[in-house]
Amino acid sequence: MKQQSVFKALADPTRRSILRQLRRGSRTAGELAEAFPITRASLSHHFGILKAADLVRTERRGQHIVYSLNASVMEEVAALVMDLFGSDGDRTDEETGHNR
Amino acid sequence: MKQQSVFKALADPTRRSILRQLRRGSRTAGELAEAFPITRASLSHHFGILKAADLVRTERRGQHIVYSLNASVMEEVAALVMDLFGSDGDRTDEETGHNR
DNA sequence: CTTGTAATTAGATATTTCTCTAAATATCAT
DNA sequence: ATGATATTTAGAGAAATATCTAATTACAAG
Repeated sequence: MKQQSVFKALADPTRRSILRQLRRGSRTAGELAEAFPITRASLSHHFGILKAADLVRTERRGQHIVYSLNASVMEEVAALVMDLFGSDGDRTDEETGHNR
Repeated sequence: MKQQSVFKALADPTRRSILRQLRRGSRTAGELAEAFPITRASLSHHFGILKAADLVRTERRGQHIVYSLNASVMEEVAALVMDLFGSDGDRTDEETGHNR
Protein backbone atom coordinates (compact mmCIF):
# COMPACT_ATOMS: atom_id res chain seq x y z
CA MET A 1 0.00 0.00 0.00
CA LYS A 2 1.13 3.51 -0.78
CA GLN A 3 0.82 5.44 2.46
CA GLN A 4 1.07 8.84 0.92
CA SER A 5 -1.70 8.31 -1.61
CA VAL A 6 -4.04 6.99 1.07
CA PHE A 7 -3.48 9.82 3.52
CA LYS A 8 -3.67 12.40 0.77
CA ALA A 9 -6.91 10.87 -0.41
CA LEU A 10 -8.39 11.06 3.07
CA ALA A 11 -7.32 14.66 3.53
CA ASP A 12 -10.19 16.08 1.48
CA PRO A 13 -13.66 16.37 3.03
CA THR A 14 -15.47 15.72 -0.24
CA ARG A 15 -13.57 12.49 -0.69
CA ARG A 16 -14.29 11.38 2.85
CA SER A 17 -17.93 12.09 2.20
CA ILE A 18 -17.82 9.97 -0.94
CA LEU A 19 -16.43 7.11 1.10
CA ARG A 20 -19.24 7.48 3.60
CA GLN A 21 -21.81 7.37 0.83
CA LEU A 22 -20.27 4.19 -0.45
CA ARG A 23 -20.49 2.54 2.97
CA ARG A 24 -24.20 2.24 2.28
CA GLY A 25 -23.58 0.39 -0.96
CA SER A 26 -22.25 0.84 -4.46
CA ARG A 27 -23.23 3.90 -6.45
CA THR A 28 -22.79 5.08 -10.00
CA ALA A 29 -20.81 8.23 -10.64
CA GLY A 30 -24.04 10.01 -11.50
CA GLU A 31 -25.80 8.94 -8.32
CA LEU A 32 -22.87 10.15 -6.27
CA ALA A 33 -22.80 13.40 -8.19
CA GLU A 34 -26.33 14.22 -7.08
CA ALA A 35 -25.11 14.34 -3.51
CA PHE A 36 -22.58 17.08 -4.17
CA PRO A 37 -22.82 20.65 -5.31
CA ILE A 38 -19.73 20.50 -7.51
CA THR A 39 -19.49 19.57 -11.18
CA ARG A 40 -19.21 16.01 -12.38
CA ALA A 41 -15.79 16.82 -13.77
CA SER A 42 -14.59 17.78 -10.32
CA LEU A 43 -16.10 14.67 -8.83
CA SER A 44 -14.38 12.60 -11.44
CA HIS A 45 -11.12 14.10 -10.32
CA HIS A 46 -11.82 12.97 -6.77
CA PHE A 47 -12.80 9.50 -7.95
CA GLY A 48 -9.45 9.23 -9.65
CA ILE A 49 -7.61 10.05 -6.45
CA LEU A 50 -9.63 7.57 -4.42
CA LYS A 51 -9.00 4.95 -7.05
CA ALA A 52 -5.28 5.64 -7.16
CA ALA A 53 -5.22 5.09 -3.40
CA ASP A 54 -7.08 1.83 -3.95
CA LEU A 55 -9.84 2.96 -1.62
CA VAL A 56 -12.55 2.39 -4.19
CA ARG A 57 -13.12 -0.02 -7.04
CA THR A 58 -14.93 0.57 -10.30
CA GLU A 59 -16.93 -1.60 -12.61
CA ARG A 60 -18.49 -0.62 -15.87
CA ARG A 61 -22.18 -1.45 -16.22
CA GLY A 62 -23.54 -0.38 -19.55
CA GLN A 63 -23.02 3.31 -19.83
CA HIS A 64 -22.69 3.69 -16.08
CA ILE A 65 -19.66 3.23 -13.94
CA VAL A 66 -20.30 1.76 -10.54
CA TYR A 67 -18.11 2.76 -7.63
CA SER A 68 -17.75 0.62 -4.55
CA LEU A 69 -15.75 0.73 -1.38
CA ASN A 70 -12.65 -1.39 -1.23
CA ALA A 71 -13.29 -2.64 2.28
CA SER A 72 -10.22 -4.84 2.28
CA VAL A 73 -8.08 -1.77 2.64
CA MET A 74 -9.81 -0.71 5.83
CA GLU A 75 -7.72 -2.82 8.15
CA GLU A 76 -4.57 -1.64 6.47
CA VAL A 77 -5.51 1.98 6.95
CA ALA A 78 -6.42 1.40 10.57
CA ALA A 79 -3.09 -0.33 11.02
CA LEU A 80 -1.35 2.66 9.52
CA VAL A 81 -2.95 4.95 12.02
CA MET A 82 -2.12 2.66 14.90
CA ASP A 83 1.42 2.56 13.62
CA LEU A 84 1.65 6.30 13.88
CA PHE A 85 0.64 6.31 17.50
CA GLY A 86 1.35 2.89 18.92
CA SER A 87 4.48 2.43 21.01
CA ASP A 88 4.99 -1.22 20.18
CA GLY A 89 5.62 -1.20 16.46
CA ASP A 90 9.20 -0.61 15.43
CA ARG A 91 8.59 0.33 11.87
CA THR A 92 11.47 1.81 10.00
CA ASP A 93 10.83 5.02 8.27
CA GLU A 94 11.02 4.33 4.55
CA GLU A 95 8.49 6.95 3.90
CA THR A 96 9.53 10.52 3.96
CA GLY A 97 11.85 10.61 1.03
CA HIS A 98 14.23 12.63 3.16
CA ASN A 99 17.89 11.65 3.13
CA ARG A 100 18.47 11.30 6.79
CA MET B 1 -12.22 16.85 17.55
CA LYS B 2 -11.81 18.65 14.27
CA GLN B 3 -11.72 15.96 11.61
CA GLN B 4 -10.37 18.15 8.88
CA SER B 5 -7.40 19.39 10.85
CA VAL B 6 -6.45 15.87 11.86
CA PHE B 7 -6.63 14.39 8.38
CA LYS B 8 -4.83 17.37 6.91
CA ALA B 9 -2.12 17.01 9.52
CA LEU B 10 -1.65 13.34 8.67
CA ALA B 11 -1.48 14.04 4.95
CA ASP B 12 2.12 15.22 5.04
CA PRO B 13 4.95 12.66 5.22
CA THR B 14 7.21 14.88 7.29
CA ARG B 15 4.50 15.28 9.89
CA ARG B 16 3.84 11.56 10.01
CA SER B 17 7.54 11.04 10.51
CA ILE B 18 7.53 13.52 13.37
CA LEU B 19 4.75 11.55 15.01
CA ARG B 20 6.76 8.36 14.64
CA GLN B 21 9.77 9.98 16.25
CA LEU B 22 7.61 11.03 19.15
CA ARG B 23 6.35 7.50 19.68
CA ARG B 24 9.78 6.78 21.14
CA GLY B 25 9.41 9.56 23.66
CA SER B 26 9.29 13.32 23.95
CA ARG B 27 11.77 15.42 22.01
CA THR B 28 12.74 19.06 21.90
CA ALA B 29 12.20 20.98 18.69
CA GLY B 30 15.95 20.99 18.16
CA GLU B 31 16.30 17.26 18.63
CA LEU B 32 13.55 16.66 16.14
CA ALA B 33 15.11 19.10 13.72
CA GLU B 34 18.28 17.02 13.55
CA ALA B 35 16.28 14.21 12.03
CA PHE B 36 15.11 16.26 9.06
CA PRO B 37 16.84 17.99 6.18
CA ILE B 38 14.58 21.02 6.22
CA THR B 39 15.03 24.26 8.13
CA ARG B 40 13.88 24.74 11.68
CA ALA B 41 11.45 27.36 10.48
CA SER B 42 9.79 24.82 8.20
CA LEU B 43 9.68 22.28 11.00
CA SER B 44 8.09 24.85 13.24
CA HIS B 45 5.38 25.28 10.64
CA HIS B 46 4.70 21.54 10.80
CA PHE B 47 4.69 21.58 14.59
CA GLY B 48 2.04 24.24 14.47
CA ILE B 49 -0.18 22.11 12.27
CA LEU B 50 0.25 19.05 14.48
CA LYS B 51 -0.54 21.15 17.50
CA ALA B 52 -3.61 22.68 15.91
CA ALA B 53 -4.86 19.15 15.28
CA ASP B 54 -4.15 18.35 18.91
CA LEU B 55 -1.90 15.49 17.91
CA VAL B 56 1.03 16.80 19.92
CA ARG B 57 1.46 18.71 23.16
CA THR B 58 4.16 21.18 24.05
CA GLU B 59 5.83 22.14 27.27
CA ARG B 60 8.51 24.75 27.71
CA ARG B 61 11.59 23.62 29.57
CA GLY B 62 14.09 26.40 29.96
CA GLN B 63 14.99 27.59 26.51
CA HIS B 64 13.79 24.35 24.96
CA ILE B 65 10.32 23.38 23.94
CA VAL B 66 9.47 19.75 24.44
CA TYR B 67 7.06 18.06 22.07
CA SER B 68 5.20 14.93 23.01
CA LEU B 69 2.59 12.76 21.42
CA ASN B 70 -0.99 13.25 22.50
CA ALA B 71 -1.77 9.57 22.70
CA SER B 72 -5.27 10.17 23.92
CA VAL B 73 -6.24 11.25 20.43
CA MET B 74 -5.14 7.96 18.94
CA GLU B 75 -8.35 6.11 19.63
CA GLU B 76 -10.36 8.96 18.25
CA VAL B 77 -8.40 8.96 15.04
CA ALA B 78 -8.70 5.21 14.70
CA ALA B 79 -12.43 5.57 15.28
CA LEU B 80 -12.59 8.17 12.54
CA VAL B 81 -11.00 5.80 10.09
CA MET B 82 -13.29 2.99 11.10
CA ASP B 83 -16.19 5.35 10.66
CA LEU B 84 -15.18 5.97 7.09
CA PHE B 85 -15.18 2.31 6.23
CA GLY B 86 -17.38 0.54 8.73
CA SER B 87 -20.91 -0.39 7.71
CA ASP B 88 -22.40 -0.20 11.18
CA GLY B 89 -22.04 3.43 12.14
CA ASP B 90 -24.80 5.71 10.96
CA ARG B 91 -23.01 8.95 11.36
CA THR B 92 -24.60 11.95 9.81
CA ASP B 93 -22.43 14.00 7.59
CA GLU B 94 -21.87 17.29 9.30
CA GLU B 95 -18.52 17.57 7.75
CA THR B 96 -18.23 18.62 4.17
CA GLY B 97 -19.67 22.05 4.37
CA HIS B 98 -21.63 21.23 1.24
CA ASN B 99 -25.33 22.04 1.13
CA ARG B 100 -26.73 18.72 0.25
C1' DC C 1 -24.56 5.26 -38.33
C1' DT C 2 -26.53 9.05 -35.89
C1' DT C 3 -28.32 10.84 -31.73
C1' DG C 4 -28.49 11.06 -26.66
C1' DT C 5 -26.68 10.03 -22.12
C1' DA C 6 -22.77 9.00 -18.78
C1' DA C 7 -18.41 9.82 -17.54
C1' DT C 8 -13.65 11.26 -18.13
C1' DT C 9 -9.83 14.17 -19.87
C1' DA C 10 -7.74 18.68 -21.13
C1' DG C 11 -6.70 23.18 -20.15
C1' DA C 12 -7.12 27.29 -17.25
C1' DT C 13 -7.43 29.71 -12.84
C1' DA C 14 -7.65 30.58 -7.84
C1' DT C 15 -6.34 28.88 -3.47
C1' DT C 16 -3.60 26.33 -0.43
C1' DT C 17 0.64 24.29 1.07
C1' DC C 18 5.60 23.70 1.72
C1' DT C 19 9.73 25.71 1.82
C1' DC C 20 13.11 29.28 2.32
C1' DT C 21 15.58 33.62 4.39
C1' DA C 22 15.34 37.22 7.58
C1' DA C 23 13.60 39.13 11.69
C1' DA C 24 11.54 38.68 16.25
C1' DT C 25 10.80 36.60 20.85
C1' DA C 26 12.14 33.95 24.91
C1' DT C 27 15.35 32.03 28.04
C1' DC C 28 19.81 31.30 30.11
C1' DA C 29 24.51 32.57 31.65
C1' DT C 30 27.85 35.87 32.49
C1' DA D 1 22.23 44.67 30.75
C1' DT D 2 24.82 41.74 27.04
C1' DG D 3 25.57 37.98 24.38
C1' DA D 4 24.46 33.28 23.00
C1' DT D 5 21.15 29.65 22.00
C1' DA D 6 16.40 27.83 20.92
C1' DT D 7 12.34 28.49 18.72
C1' DT D 8 8.77 30.91 16.38
C1' DT D 9 6.81 34.50 13.21
C1' DA D 10 6.69 37.25 8.91
C1' DG D 11 6.96 37.57 4.16
C1' DA D 12 7.81 35.65 -0.36
C1' DG D 13 8.20 32.19 -4.01
C1' DA D 14 7.37 27.58 -6.11
C1' DA D 15 4.61 23.63 -6.36
C1' DA D 16 0.40 21.11 -5.57
C1' DT D 17 -4.69 21.03 -5.33
C1' DA D 18 -9.64 21.86 -6.25
C1' DT D 19 -12.57 23.71 -9.18
C1' DC D 20 -14.60 25.27 -13.49
C1' DT D 21 -15.85 25.09 -18.74
C1' DA D 22 -15.22 22.82 -22.99
C1' DA D 23 -13.97 18.89 -25.55
C1' DT D 24 -13.64 13.85 -25.80
C1' DT D 25 -14.56 8.94 -25.19
C1' DA D 26 -17.76 4.99 -24.38
C1' DC D 27 -21.96 2.93 -24.67
C1' DA D 28 -27.01 2.11 -25.93
C1' DA D 29 -31.01 2.60 -28.84
C1' DG D 30 -33.29 3.78 -32.65
